[in-house]
Amino acid sequence: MTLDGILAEAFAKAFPGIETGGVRALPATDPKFGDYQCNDALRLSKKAGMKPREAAEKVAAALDRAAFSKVEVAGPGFLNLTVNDAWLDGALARISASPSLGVKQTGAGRKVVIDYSSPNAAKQMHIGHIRSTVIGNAIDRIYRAIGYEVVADNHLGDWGTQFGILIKGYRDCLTQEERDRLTVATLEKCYVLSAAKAKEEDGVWKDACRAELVKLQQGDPENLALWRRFIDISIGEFERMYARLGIKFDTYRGESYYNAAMPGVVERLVSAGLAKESEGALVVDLSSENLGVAIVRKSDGGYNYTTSDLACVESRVAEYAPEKIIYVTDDRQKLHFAQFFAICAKTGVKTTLVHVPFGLMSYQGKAISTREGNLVRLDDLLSEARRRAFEIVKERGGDERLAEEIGYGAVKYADLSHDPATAIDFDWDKALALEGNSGPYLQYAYARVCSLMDKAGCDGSAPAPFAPRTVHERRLALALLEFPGAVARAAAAYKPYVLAEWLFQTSQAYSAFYQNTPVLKSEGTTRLSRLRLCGLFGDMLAKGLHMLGIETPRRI
RNA sequence: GGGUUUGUAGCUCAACUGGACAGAGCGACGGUUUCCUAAACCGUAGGUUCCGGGUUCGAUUCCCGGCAGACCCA
Repeated sequence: MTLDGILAEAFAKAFPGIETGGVRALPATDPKFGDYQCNDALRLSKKAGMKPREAAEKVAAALDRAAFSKVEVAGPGFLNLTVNDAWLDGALARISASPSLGVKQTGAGRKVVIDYSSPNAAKQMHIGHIRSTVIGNAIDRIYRAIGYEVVADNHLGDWGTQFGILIKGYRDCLTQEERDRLTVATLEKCYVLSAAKAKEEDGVWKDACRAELVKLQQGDPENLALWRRFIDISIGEFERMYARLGIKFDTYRGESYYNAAMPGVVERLVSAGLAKESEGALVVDLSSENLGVAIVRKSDGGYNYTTSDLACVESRVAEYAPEKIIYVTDDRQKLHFAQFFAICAKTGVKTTLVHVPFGLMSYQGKAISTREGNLVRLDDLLSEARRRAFEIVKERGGDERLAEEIGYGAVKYADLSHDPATAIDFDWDKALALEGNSGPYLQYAYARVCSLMDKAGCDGSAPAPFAPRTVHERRLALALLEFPGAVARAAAAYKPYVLAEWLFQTSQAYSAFYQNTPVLKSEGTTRLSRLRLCGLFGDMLAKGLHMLGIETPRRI
């Protein structure tokens, strides 16, 4: 039985008839307290009408001691638990025998759509795109790991006024050669030139841009073909980035995919009495929910994000019937999503909608933009990451491929290793850290395990019983048992950093163990059981890193 | 002006949603390679958890009022 189960029984016996609301054994905050602690007697003492300490004593008395070598009540009413060898050995054997290494397959037979990365077409990806891309992909991988069927959709910004500017610019700002060998970089330049001319006093250029846009919207074949070409070139370039990052989307459905459905969406909002005219626009009044009003059709008859997101959600529900749709975007869009979700609640959309916001990335203290001239291209960041990693890797005979695995791992880990709620200012040295709490630290720990296994001539699954007996072995063993919980918490909260933190702490426990405990030089069953512990750690580390999208080279 | 959000070591961040003496990494200082990969390990220094109240056995966490930054909406 699990420790939580044993505790639940003891609480039921000690406080019959009292709703406990789930009692848990948490890892002890300090090893001197034991292996686990339970704080729930404190929480429930009031309900039971007794002093906290007394309540804890009562639970301790009711506790089945078979799993423990020591149980004590401490402080105001903490229950400190030390598990015995038999329990620990058995728990390790069970988790190791599970194909998922104990990770609960709570998503089996269920489906989610995850919407992430979503760059604007005709622009190069820059460091500001890292967060949605990397965090979204980690959530994607974690959900797959807990058994969900995931549809990863890239909701490209592929429609809007910028295409009028682009088409005009393409025709009149580019050389024939540039038009023939069109790249995203060229498109970006073309946009900047054309947009600048659109600001001229006489307004001639601006009107021409608008005319091109109208033609595009009305389905003019030439403009439509140009637009299609811009999109294809953009996706080609994005996929080059995603390939570098090991990311694969199931679909690339941009805003344009939902164009045809938007009038219907608005009609239904009107006939349901949700949308009303206001100053020429159609709006949904959400002021009773303190969310202001959401425009669903502008006064010029155009649609906006809210409309296209509503069309998008309808389409996804109809096609996939997902349990949830998860949107990973920066937190400037919080209000937009709150409004959009509120409208979905009113129209009875049959899925759970989740917004996973993160703080915007700035660079040198300023918002990232072409105008500020502080735009660091993602391509350049990755190349710099590879270059820095190669400087170190080459001393040990590593190649470019290894430098990529390490450099890109460092970039990803830098963003995945902490709660993304706060805005961050991009810093080369922080993004590319190779030591301490970093991607390479974890990869290094993995390479050392692999090396150990190779030298031992076994893969760690040799049928030797687990028997962690030294302090360092025990600490590592206890940390390993927390793997499934870390994955579950990361998934439930949409926070990959919870998993990243487990990986780091567990790797620290491994490093300390490795430094102080001979493995290959130990003998007999001790050697075998230590190898098995190392093997389990290696398997979990690889699985966890995979969930974060970080490569696991066997040699560094 | 309204709203959201953040404030913890010099810097970057944790603290499992109210629990024990607030922990890691970087940086600083000192130590550990005849020994399984030193991208590692061990140790030292560093804190009024922005400020002031409140709630209770107990607050970095919850509530109220300020201050500061970031963003969103008029």
